[in-house]
Amino acid sequence: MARRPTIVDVAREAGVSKGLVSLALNDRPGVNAGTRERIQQIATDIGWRPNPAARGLTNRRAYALGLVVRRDPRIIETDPFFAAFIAGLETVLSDRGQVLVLSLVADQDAEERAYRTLAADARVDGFIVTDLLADDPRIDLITTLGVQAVTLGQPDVPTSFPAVLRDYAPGIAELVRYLVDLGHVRIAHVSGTDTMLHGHERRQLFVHAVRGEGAEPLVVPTDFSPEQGAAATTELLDLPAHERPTAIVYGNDPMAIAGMSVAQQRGLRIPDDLSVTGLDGSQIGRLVHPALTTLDNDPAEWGRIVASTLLDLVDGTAPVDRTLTPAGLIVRGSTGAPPTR
Amino acid sequence: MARRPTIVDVAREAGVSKGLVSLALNDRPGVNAGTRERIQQIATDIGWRPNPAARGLTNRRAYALGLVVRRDPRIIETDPFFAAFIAGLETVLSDRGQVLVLSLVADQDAEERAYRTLAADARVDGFIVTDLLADDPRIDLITTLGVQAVTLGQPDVPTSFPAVLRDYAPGIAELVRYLVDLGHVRIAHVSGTDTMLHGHERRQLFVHAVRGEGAEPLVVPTDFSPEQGAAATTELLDLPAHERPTAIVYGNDPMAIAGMSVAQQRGLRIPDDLSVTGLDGSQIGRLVHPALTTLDNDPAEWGRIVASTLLDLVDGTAPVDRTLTPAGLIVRGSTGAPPTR
DNA sequence: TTGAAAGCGATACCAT
DNA sequence: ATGGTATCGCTTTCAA
Repeated sequence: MARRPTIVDVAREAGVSKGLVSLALNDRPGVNAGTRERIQQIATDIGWRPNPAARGLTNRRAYALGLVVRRDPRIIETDPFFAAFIAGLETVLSDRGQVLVLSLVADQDAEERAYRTLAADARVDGFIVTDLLADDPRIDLITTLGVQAVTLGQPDVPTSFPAVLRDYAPGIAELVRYLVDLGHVRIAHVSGTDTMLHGHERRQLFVHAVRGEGAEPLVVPTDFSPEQGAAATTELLDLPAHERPTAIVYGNDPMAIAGMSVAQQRGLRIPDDLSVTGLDGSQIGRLVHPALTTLDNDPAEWGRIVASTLLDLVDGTAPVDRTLTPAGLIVRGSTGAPPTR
Repeated sequence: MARRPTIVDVAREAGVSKGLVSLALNDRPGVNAGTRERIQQIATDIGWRPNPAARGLTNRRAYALGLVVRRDPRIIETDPFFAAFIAGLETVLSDRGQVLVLSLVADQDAEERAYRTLAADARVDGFIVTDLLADDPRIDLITTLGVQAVTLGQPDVPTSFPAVLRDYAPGIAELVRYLVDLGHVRIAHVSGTDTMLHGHERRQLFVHAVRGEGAEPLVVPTDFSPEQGAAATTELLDLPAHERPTAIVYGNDPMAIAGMSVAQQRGLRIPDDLSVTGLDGSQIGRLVHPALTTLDNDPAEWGRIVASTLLDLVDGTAPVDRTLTPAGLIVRGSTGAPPTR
């Protein structure tokens, strides 16, 4: 295995000092245009690539971004968001010579340790912060650690980090209007808890939209796990007939699928006896029967925007929030007119 | 933000040279026991941690493992294996001061590039190779790149890398026997293609087990995607009644769920009209209705064993294959006696 | 057993 | 515009 060419190999070939090679290769001023071109040519010819470890040692840069995800190990697989999100990150990262360091942890202790060691060991230049909580301690923590970050959604604490945002208001309004137009009056929402920011926001949007249509909102909070989604469904279906919702809007698709399953086990036909929707378009939603009405979502787009935002920030650009195309309604088989009684 | 203590800080405190500190901190011979202890004590006191970049520069070690996953971006999210698998990797990695570099790529070109650059840039010390193919080019590629690897399953090409293995024979035999005992005679398998090693193996085990029970195997190959799982189901259900299977064993759980959905859309009740099983126990399998009979699986266990195997190898231990507890049957609601006609 | 110094591959500063 | 050299944090000789 031939030794990889280093900057001194390039310098020797070009007959210049390695300092100059560094300047030329990094497109820094102070190099004669001809010399620069010659050096760059030689570098590509002999297949030189910068060594991130060496570079990082002087630069204090890791050329890597960190993603720490905390999930209950039992339910970790049911989140349909991350795979495509990471694939989206990847496209941008690889283009820019960076890598993704992923840490999947089970509890808050391990989570904090992960953030601390990744930063302290200079393994990442910035963090991608997903699943924001109310009063999220990670914003402060990361600030203390002296690395950059980008958040998915807007934190409710002061932050100097940019956020990538998406407006769910029109999508949720459209979804609710669609249900009301079908004839639904009692519409329930199986939401996340108020400690989870995006769950909180969606819940508020839901209540507002339902009220706006003159219908009756009903909310059952959960932790977003399919198990609690199932339990919430049981609770709703156990209500006396005149309070029982005819449509249930679930905070995410896995909960919707679990909820459908509960309803079907009780002998309810979907959508004839009960309409069901998700709020976060996923592929599995297309596989179940009936296929799930939901809002669209493009995790890969999230990934691309998040990665470029954070990399720009790490490269010294001033932080700027970015906004994705708003969510839109996808009608599939799980929704229909309420039963006429 | 206080500067992190370096090895010279430890040396100064201890009143020794930094070379000696390095020896002491790495548990190398040639240091007086008392001195060593004193140095180590001081190191922990002032919170010293080795800087992986600096260390790697001399060592040619990245203190990181690489996982490159190639998936069609559209179906990437449906694989229930990876999240828990990665969580399993993580527990071992963090214990040993290592990190996981994850690359999710869409096509074979990007895949090869990922392997090459991660190795060439010294970003990882070894690769975790999943989803083995027949004649898998990655074994040779990684060997050429001069880094280590561990495979999930046994490659069909010569390899010097250790493998982590799991015996599916007893589980598949148990599953088939269970179906036969219920009264099924025509049992179909929606399998992976022969280019995918674990699909190939399971298919062979299935055919062998069904024949062994005196029943009739029927196999439809797919690419393991839910889409093709659905198509295969249609194909099977379109067969004339006397050829049509009464039970379908799917190569993985997402295909089984898609298949159930197809059957249910055709008005078939599961398990009364058709029994359905997966082969790779997942959590989503518990959420659908009816819940999916399948073989158990512990992706986190895979992760832990794989990580420790590869780290040992990187640390210089001779490669040894490891074997997991064999698969066992999990009976849930999607299987029952065949319809009496 | 310990210290001193060289080197890993790059960047950055100070001369010229 | 270019060369020389110190430096990043750590490991690894080689002497003493």
